[in-house]
Amino acid sequence: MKLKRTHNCGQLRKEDAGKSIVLNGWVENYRDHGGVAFIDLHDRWGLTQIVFDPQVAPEAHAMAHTLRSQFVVAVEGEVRARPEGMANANLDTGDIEVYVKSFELLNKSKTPPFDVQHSESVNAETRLVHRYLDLRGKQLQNNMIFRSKVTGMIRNYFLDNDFVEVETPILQKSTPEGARDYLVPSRVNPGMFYALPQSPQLFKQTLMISGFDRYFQIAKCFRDEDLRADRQPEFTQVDLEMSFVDRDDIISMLEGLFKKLMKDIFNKDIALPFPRLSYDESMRKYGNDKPDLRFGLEIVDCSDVFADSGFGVFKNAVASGGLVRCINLKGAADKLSRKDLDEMTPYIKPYRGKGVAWIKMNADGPQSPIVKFFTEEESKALYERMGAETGDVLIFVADKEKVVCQSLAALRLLMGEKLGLIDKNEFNFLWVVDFPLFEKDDNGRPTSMHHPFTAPRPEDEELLDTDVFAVKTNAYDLVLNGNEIGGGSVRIHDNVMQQKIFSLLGIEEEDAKLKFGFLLEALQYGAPPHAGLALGLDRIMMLFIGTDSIRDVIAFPKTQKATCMMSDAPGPVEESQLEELSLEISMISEE
RNA sequence: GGGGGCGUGGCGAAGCUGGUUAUCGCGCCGGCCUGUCAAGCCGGAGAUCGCGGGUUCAAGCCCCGUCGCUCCCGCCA
Repeated sequence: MKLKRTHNCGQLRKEDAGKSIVLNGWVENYRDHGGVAFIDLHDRWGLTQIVFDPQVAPEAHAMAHTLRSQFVVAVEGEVRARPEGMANANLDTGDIEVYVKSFELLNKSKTPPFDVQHSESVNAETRLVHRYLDLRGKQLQNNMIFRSKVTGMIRNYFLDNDFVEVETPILQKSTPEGARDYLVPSRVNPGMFYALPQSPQLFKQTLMISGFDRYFQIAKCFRDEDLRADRQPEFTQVDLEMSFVDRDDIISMLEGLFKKLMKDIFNKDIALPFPRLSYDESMRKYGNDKPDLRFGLEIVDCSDVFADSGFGVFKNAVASGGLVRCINLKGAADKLSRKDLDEMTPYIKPYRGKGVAWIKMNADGPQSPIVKFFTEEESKALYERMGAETGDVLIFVADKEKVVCQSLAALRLLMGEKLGLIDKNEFNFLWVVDFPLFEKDDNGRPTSMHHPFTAPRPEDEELLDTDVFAVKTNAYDLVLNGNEIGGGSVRIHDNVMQQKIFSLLGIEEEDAKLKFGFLLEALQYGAPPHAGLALGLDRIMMLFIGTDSIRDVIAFPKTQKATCMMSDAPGPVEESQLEELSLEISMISEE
């Protein structure tokens, strides 16, 4: 490199006119007008127009035509204000251009497989194979730079609040509870496996026992489960834990964080405290535990109204222990076509919903396939319950509770979107609290709703012996615009209680010792009361950036089959490596 | 484990009920042009239609299988 960079491509302004400068970057575009020629030179900071003028630098101009897209160059030249009327308002550097004196070709490039700056419509395979090119584009580059900045803000917030950042092991012990582990064999321990952490949970709790009092970590976590648009097998969580605190201390610490982030990133002042909603209320009114409260459309139970209905579907649903619930789409009558209404039924298919009934409250009376089955009292009670008025549309799902909740939750979101009720610029935070300690597994046995280290609410401890499913916890989820972005709880800090919970979960004492022995042991050495939380950093980035794909916020994401198309991981290993690990591969063929 | 979508030159697409040399735009290569900014004009090269089998006189189009990408359900303590 003969030419030494003096400025970057996003930096030069009108005031720099007259300066002699050197820029480095990639050739974005080449426009040859026979006489004068232009290239757009691009780097991380921006884009600057370079002018090749035969009058100014005949030699450089003669060579300009050799430049191609994505060639790497150093350009030496003079900054000049653009001629009258030639400014480009779309560019930060649009008031100036650089007249080349000379340039140095630092590297050539093959013709890129796609336009680096316009890759959004290119198929995912091609983009992922050439991820380094996709990452050269402005969009992904800005995303990663944004992520870096936000991560820095988060780190600083916790450091400022006297937290200690501690790294916990990546090689951990496998615990079959919860998600599936990624297993790691090793040469020095033949036949044994480490597991990659699903979360630093146990280690952060022992750090509390060690007396660190306030811990945080920006931790990579791993789960060998199926992927989704917002789920990757390796992901990052902001993990934290505090001692001598209760639920509200964690909550206000996090509220402080998000208030600051909203201010520093978006210059938005958000009101504290965030609203809180109990798990039960959330399920009842919104059908899930992560409601989007940017809009209303609450779900209302009408089971009692239809207990004896002339409409068999409703009556039977109630009779067989299910529910009939309804949403009043206020004033939607003239916004929803018959087609819109009919499309609701297939929309709830994934949740095993069988159908969506509807009533359009027209001025000349209700229009609906089902009202004819209702008695007059039934209709009256319904309209009163739902506050139904002319212009409204009522939609119903009748089924088992889970189906009703999931279906109406999905429809609520769909309608919120369709009816334009969602303000895309709003950040709506919410705490969901008072989660049950257990939920029923397929066999009706208790399984942890959160994780087995979550403490029951002190006032509910007695229920552990009488009605375990009624026990609530001081667990809390942070919800942003209908996405769970974090969750945590007050932990068990008492060895006896921890053992009791294990036993309720059907984990034998010996088994518990084997899997969590060190925690049970540690709890006996002066464990302070403690509580914590983990934030899903990738999801937060998605919401802040406003993308619906987690791949847009992770530099090197995996495909849905959990492979890396760029590096081709995972892959086979040498026979000798297996030997060293004392391993032999024998594939179990599936039936 | 289940369901849906997609796979046609480097990229994005078209290809009607199967029928001669597979169409268009961008990009690429060459030429022209002193002000463009995802420039313009002229010319050119480039795909056997993801892969394998089958049906048919004939398949990009139909059938079976398979691979890959993607969305959702299950799963994700």
